[in-house]
Amino acid sequence: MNIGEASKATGISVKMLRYYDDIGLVRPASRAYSGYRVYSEKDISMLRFVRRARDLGFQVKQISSLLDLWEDGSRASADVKSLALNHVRELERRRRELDEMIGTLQHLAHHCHGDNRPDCPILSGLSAEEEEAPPKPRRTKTSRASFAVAG
Amino acid sequence: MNIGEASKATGISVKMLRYYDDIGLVRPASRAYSGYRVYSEKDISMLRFVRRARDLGFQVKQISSLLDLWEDGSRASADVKSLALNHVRELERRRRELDEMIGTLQHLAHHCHGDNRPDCPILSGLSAEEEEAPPKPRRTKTSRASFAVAG
DNA sequence: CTGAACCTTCCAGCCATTGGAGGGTCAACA
DNA sequence: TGTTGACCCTCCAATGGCTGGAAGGTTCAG
Repeated sequence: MNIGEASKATGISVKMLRYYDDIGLVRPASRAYSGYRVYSEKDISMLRFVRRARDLGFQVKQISSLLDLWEDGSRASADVKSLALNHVRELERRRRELDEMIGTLQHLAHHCHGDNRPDCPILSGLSAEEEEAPPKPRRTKTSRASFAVAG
Repeated sequence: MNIGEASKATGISVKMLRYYDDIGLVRPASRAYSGYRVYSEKDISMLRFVRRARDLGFQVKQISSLLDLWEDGSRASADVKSLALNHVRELERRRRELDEMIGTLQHLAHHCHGDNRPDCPILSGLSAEEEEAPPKPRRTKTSRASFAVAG
């Protein structure tokens, strides 16, 4: 199976398949004489596994662990379950943050007239100062746990 | 105001402030003779604005637009409102995806015994094939709209 | 004067991808 | 047999939003 067919079979782009090969996540079973990657049926299964896990928001490192568990005949299902449940908790945390964002933005937008008068409170809302940080000793390292959401 | 003080005043790390300067998002009002960045009160306001907008999941490009609107006295509040509402829709889309992920993972984990028997359905669930793509003409470009969630 | 806490620039890396250049391979068709 | 043209290869660079570190200049208290 060439990389293009593997791509169609798994829904993973050709570029991504090569990338997964590079980083060692899923390596094709062999190479043809021409240098073409040759994917086996097992590779395809693994790649489908990878795709679904990515769709579920798993990071490549986590998927790597899952693949190890999958390949390891003596794996304990408890390991897999706890990995999955940890992941559910993380997703739920993200969901809560998302909810807060949506709530704040909707609140702000709701109080914005939306006509052409320049009195939309979104901007003033965004520039408002939040609760002040507690008094710190001087010369403290500034560390803000910023979080980012992929676009 | 030096960069360190600006950092404390805004909750944005020193590194980030320099980065924002580099990319032109918020430039310090001036430089001291020594080359130190000097932030004005207005800069601080803008940076707080930026921070809140980032917390709300806005991307830097979008914040740049918002800052332009903020600085432009003749801004139309309708612009801001539509920007915000577009953003709400995007956040809601992400939340739906997140919900699906959580549901799938919970479903799978729920059917996993969690004892040490290696029959956890999470792995088989993850490797299962989804609905097949409709038959395509040969030699079609493979394009999968993959989405990723930041970790 | 010393030292350490601050500041500077530059360079490199993270993650998961995408894009493109510049070239080799393969199969069908004239 | 030669020519398409779709496929494949590697390598290099960029994305966004940072973070870390090296190598060095500045400021200020003791």
